[in-house]
Amino acid sequence: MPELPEVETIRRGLGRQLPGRTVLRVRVHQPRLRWPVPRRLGREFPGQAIDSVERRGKYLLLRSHAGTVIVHLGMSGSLRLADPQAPRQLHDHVEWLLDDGRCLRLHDPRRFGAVLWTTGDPLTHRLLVHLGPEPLGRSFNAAYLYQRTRNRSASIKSLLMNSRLVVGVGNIYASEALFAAGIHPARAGGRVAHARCARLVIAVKQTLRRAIRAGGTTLKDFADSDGRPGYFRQQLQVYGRADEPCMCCGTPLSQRVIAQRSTFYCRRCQR
DNA sequence: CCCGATTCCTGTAGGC
DNA sequence: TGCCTACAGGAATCGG
Repeated sequence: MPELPEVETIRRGLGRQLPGRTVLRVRVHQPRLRWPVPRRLGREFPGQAIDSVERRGKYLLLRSHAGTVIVHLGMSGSLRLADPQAPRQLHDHVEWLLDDGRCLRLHDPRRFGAVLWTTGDPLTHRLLVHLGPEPLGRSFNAAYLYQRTRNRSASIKSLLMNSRLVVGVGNIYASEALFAAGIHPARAGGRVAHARCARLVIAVKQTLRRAIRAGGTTLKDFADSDGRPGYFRQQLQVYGRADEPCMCCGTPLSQRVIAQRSTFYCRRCQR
């Protein structure tokens, strides 16, 4: 489900609500997520005040003095602040009871998400240590993208979605950014010239910034930490629009599987 | 190292 | 209505 704009939307919501709150108790109803929820979380996190809510790629970090909770939402995960009295829904797997009488709940039907606990520097955790630059940061620039794509035969789309190259760009925003840059998603990374890398970097940043401003994309069930949907769906140019006219030239948009995922593009505007 | 395919899991939409 | 298949916002892992 969530790509960087959706995770960032949740981070902003939680960042307004959680810092300063103390976790009274962690309840794990289903520990079998992408990886088992560590038992230490329930022993070591309660009693801690949450210092900050940060994001690295699509990972959320709830930092406390004793350690950091690392949350990944996978394909179908969401985090909601709720009244603990409200009945738990099917697939509400983990809940954190807070000292203000509310609770944070992780809902994740497909269980591709993860909840981990680390007492060290979370950025050196094995899942985070090899992550590429943040797409909205300065180090994600034309020179970097050009250098990293040289001699690569994989499609530019798969490289954009490779978190070792750049984090946070998933299946929706890869299609959107490639359309905005006029680059065919199946083009080999090594065949994207420098000027096009520059355009692509700008397109990625602009697409993600606009999506964040709209509160993310709700295709089916994405909601922020207060349960509100995102509105970027109305601004999608190609994703989910197979056979509909290109916003730019009117040609019916194409859909095909690239990098094992449904990909949407305009065969006339993207080369 | 790089690449593409497979895998984890549940819900839902569409065809018959 | 029911049954079956395909597909869905991610990404680690494996075999070549």
